[in-house]
Amino acid sequence: MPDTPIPKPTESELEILQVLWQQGPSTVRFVNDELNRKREVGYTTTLKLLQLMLDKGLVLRDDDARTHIYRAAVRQEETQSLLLDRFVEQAFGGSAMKLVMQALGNGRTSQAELEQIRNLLNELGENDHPNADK
Amino acid sequence: MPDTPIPKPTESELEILQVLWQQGPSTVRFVNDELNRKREVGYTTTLKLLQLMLDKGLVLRDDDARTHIYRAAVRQEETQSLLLDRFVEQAFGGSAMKLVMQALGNGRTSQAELEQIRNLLNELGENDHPNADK
DNA sequence: AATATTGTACGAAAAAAATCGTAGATTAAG
DNA sequence: CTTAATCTACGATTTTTTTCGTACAATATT
Repeated sequence: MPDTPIPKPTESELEILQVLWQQGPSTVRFVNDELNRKREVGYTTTLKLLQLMLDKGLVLRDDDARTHIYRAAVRQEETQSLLLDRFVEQAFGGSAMKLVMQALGNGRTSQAELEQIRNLLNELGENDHPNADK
Repeated sequence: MPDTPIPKPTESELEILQVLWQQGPSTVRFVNDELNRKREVGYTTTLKLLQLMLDKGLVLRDDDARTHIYRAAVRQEETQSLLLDRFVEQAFGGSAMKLVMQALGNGRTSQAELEQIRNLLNELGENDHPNADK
């Protein structure tokens, strides 16, 4: 297996990945505009970031046309999983449960969402597998 | 200064807070030893960090004795909550649910823990019935 | 008492991340 | 055609974070 040495994206890089994941393949201009909806970022800054991300293998690009098109090279779930692990470790001393409790506890999760989680819990519970899967 | 503009702790600072939260008020030496259980860190590095954290208001210290004693100045839950919000925003585009689903989904949470979460969900459900028949 | 150990203060270097400016090429507008 | 607008490349600067070296004071050891 070629393994997955996904380099950990920085915060800024993550912002960009977020755009690419949600909006699909985009031009630098578009990504930059999206970023600027939240905070001011210079065009060349975004460009540079994307270029660095290309080097790191975080994104791919189509440079057939003069205006290049970038797209995420890492899958969202994978990356989130990676970041989540680190975050749980760092901020919650490794306890995913404490994190979840806190995430659910701050009253920002809708009824429908809570329902979904309930369903997931049921699935997990029914399997009743003492041994860890996969 | 009246308010609590808790400055966001960096990763290293978080590591230290983790120690202080878990072990209680400690000397630089102790904190450093704890950190070194995971990775190599120089003594003065830890010292410096703690001093910076003191400036930022992240920790307090008792310097009556020659060997100072540091303790966390920010509460664990508060800080975790702060970090969690940012993390959810950054890595999960604001959806706490997606984060939770992922955290629970990768088979690292025990039955007992799942049970606790179930209980929390029940509480949350009862407090707030937007669509329940009553 | 002399020496070694342990501690703080603090400047500053090193490393990591983010930001920007400018040059030069290509395309669009006038 | 000429000018303006758009785009990439990329060096370089700025900012943030981490790490360390050194000076010097207090305490412990022999």
